[in-house]
Amino acid sequence: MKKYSMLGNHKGKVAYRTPSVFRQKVSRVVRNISPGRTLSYKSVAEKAGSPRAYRAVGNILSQNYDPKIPCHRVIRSNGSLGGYNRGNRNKKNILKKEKAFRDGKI
DNA sequence: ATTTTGACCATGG
DNA sequence: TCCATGGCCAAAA
Repeated sequence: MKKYSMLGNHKGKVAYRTPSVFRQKVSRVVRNISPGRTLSYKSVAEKAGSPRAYRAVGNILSQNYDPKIPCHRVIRSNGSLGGYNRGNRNKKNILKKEKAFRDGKI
């Protein structure tokens, strides 16, 4: 059996990770980003209560395969896209659909 | 227990 | 604008 909790899956991929409160907080924050809005990794860290853990936020989202968590709405604080599981092009397209882009910028 | 890694950030040249 | 540097934290190795 699985030792660890399942975070979610995507096309058969499954991420098993040790549970942690920080991970749960990050998940909650990202889940609450409404369509057409974005947050930076840093602001997610702030809202999650650990203002300096912005880098860890990226680590967590990189392991997210749960479609309920719109990790594409999290971008870098300088306005550039940041990474995405299925390629940055896809991330950009999704954000375009959600009209998070104004005049070619976020 | 210690070291390395990473979807980052701010600053400075 | 682009690149290098030092810093930051949690998770994985």
